[in-house]
Amino acid sequence: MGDRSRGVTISDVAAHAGVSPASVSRVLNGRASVDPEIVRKVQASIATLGYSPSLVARSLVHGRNTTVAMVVPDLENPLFQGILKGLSLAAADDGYRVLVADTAERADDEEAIAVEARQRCDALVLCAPRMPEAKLRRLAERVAPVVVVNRPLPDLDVPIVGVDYVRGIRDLVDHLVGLGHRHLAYVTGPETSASNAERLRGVDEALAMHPSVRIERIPGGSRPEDGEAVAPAVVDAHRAGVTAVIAFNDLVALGLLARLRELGVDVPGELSVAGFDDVPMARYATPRLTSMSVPRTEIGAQVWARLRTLIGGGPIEHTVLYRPRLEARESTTAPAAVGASA
Amino acid sequence: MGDRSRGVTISDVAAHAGVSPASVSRVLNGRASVDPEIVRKVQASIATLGYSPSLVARSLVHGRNTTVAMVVPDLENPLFQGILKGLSLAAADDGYRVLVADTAERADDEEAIAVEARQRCDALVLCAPRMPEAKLRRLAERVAPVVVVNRPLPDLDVPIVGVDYVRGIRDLVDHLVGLGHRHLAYVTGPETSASNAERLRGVDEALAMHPSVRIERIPGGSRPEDGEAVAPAVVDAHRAGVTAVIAFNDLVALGLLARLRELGVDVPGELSVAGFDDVPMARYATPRLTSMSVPRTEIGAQVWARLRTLIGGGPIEHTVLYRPRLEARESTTAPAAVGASA
DNA sequence: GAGATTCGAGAAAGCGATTTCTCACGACGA
DNA sequence: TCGTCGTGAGAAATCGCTTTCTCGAATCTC
Repeated sequence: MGDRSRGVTISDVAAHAGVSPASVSRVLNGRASVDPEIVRKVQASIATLGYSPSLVARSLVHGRNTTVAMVVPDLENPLFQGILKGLSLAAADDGYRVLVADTAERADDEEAIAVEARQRCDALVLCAPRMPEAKLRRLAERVAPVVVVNRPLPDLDVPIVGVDYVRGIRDLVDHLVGLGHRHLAYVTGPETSASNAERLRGVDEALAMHPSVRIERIPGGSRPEDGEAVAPAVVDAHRAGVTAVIAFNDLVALGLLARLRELGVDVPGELSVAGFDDVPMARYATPRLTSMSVPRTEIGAQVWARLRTLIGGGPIEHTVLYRPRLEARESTTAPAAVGASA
Repeated sequence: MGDRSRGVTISDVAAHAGVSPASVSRVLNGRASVDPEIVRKVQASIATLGYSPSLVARSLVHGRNTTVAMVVPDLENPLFQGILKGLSLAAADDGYRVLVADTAERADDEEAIAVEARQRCDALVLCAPRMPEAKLRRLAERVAPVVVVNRPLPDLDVPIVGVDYVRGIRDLVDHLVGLGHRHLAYVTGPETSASNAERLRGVDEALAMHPSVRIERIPGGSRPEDGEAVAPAVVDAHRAGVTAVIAFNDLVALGLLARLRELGVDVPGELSVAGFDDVPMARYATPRLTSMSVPRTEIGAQVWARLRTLIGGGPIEHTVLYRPRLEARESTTAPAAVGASA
């Protein structure tokens, strides 16, 4: 590591410059005042020998790495990509790098991977939407300092950054109800997904606020394929009076959109469709997809802010939830015949 | 790092077990045979004290990290995401982790970031599509062991894994010509992009093979916004006789598709559109986008294979180029009026 | 049964930096 | 002029582990 300079050590530099290793270190770190002449000689030697200090040796002394790890279930998910991007850029500003650990959706390995990743770093970011809460709690305590993403963990001493899915779904339902829809459907995400549970709570709250509204639940998933697969069920629901569909996320919505078109369903003419997350592609869909925008990179940056505080020995900062913002686009509109059922 | 066990060191374990640190190390690494009784005691002490060895200290001794870094211009690009995923999964199988360094498209910082990232790791993966070749060559030598992605660097002792864009474009043109198109357009990528240069070579070669075919060049970009922006120019080209458009990549194609629809252009009825890369969303576009499929995660795995060889002191393996595979979908079809111009 | 081997465990030497400790030296005050 | 203080540079300890070295004891051979 850092061995591109093929084993040139600080002692080599010291010898070459005719000073002690300690002086070289001083020159390197500017900790104490050192004779200008020595500075000059050391710098010359460093340049001549092509020396670059071993970060590992430094880490051993300092007890830290300036590296943090992020554990994600799937690197191909746009949400995590955005968070990773935001985190990695923000961390870089403080001289930290981010190590990624993709658990490939294998929930069983998540814990081991997290622990292992933590060993290599100063802190951890945990994205584990499927991990059972009890297990997550134990894990979070074990790998501290850690920031948890998108998992409410009441009364646990862990900073949490997340999305207010409950509120997001409510706002989305409000949008659709405002357009005149009274009979909706929600295509659910993975059963074990915590954020799906949140969304379902949002659905319940929305129902409580709109007594005249009905919301069917259609079992779905989290990927475009799931959206395609659920299309027939959505068509059935549409025949039964549903005029608007909310998909678990944009990926599902986009898959659904593609299949609905092939099934001859006009969106939004016959049926409104909305997604969640506002992935980059949402606005280029046909029709452009209405979605709830989530500040992915901002979340990553916020995660870093908390991580940095923690690493510096600071207090555990308060949970922060981002309220998704409605991006009303073409895929949702007023229903053809208002107030079909209720 | 690994300090979740709050400073429990190997000496603590040794003291607690009443043996020497060396023995603890032996038990931990199973290097030599050691008295079963000692093994038992050590393991008990480890469990009791909650000891976990410092990976940093180990790294210092061994001179390696079991970590590699991947430098990318933009983590939000689906191509790099796929490669990162493939790399990270393949590396994990060998106990390696991947550190990401997003250069945020700042070409000027790329070199410094690469060098810095390299210091932390045993090896580097370089994705630098915009870096001038001379600079890249110097950098590649400096940060070895390294694998370069998607950049042909003839006569340089560096393993390269990439995509045969030249061939890909030729195949794509063949597809369109096979459908009956004679007047095409290529929406170019960023001027400094190496893979754009490759694609342009593909265009030239295709022209050489199809004397009756014309291919316009329309300045574009690499993102969906660029695709949208270029739509009017594409429409103009269409009016001038172009019946099929190849976009630099799928992102551009998807942006273009969205805008064309709004401009009232029927794809593929009036105009065929094809992309490149076959990003996950391509098949869910409207119409489903014809594209050249690139094995993203496979590339990542292949990169790891080469990196591993290099780290192990093995030889520099041969360059490998993946030939993109045509994914013919709905967005390309025979032109309305065959053989308009030539 | 005595000397040659093996074997295994502890002592100690690194790995490559940082940082404390020590000490010589010039400057300063009395 | 003498003692003290501040400075700055080298010596040495340290970070936590691996690995070589060393040596006593057990095993083996003749």
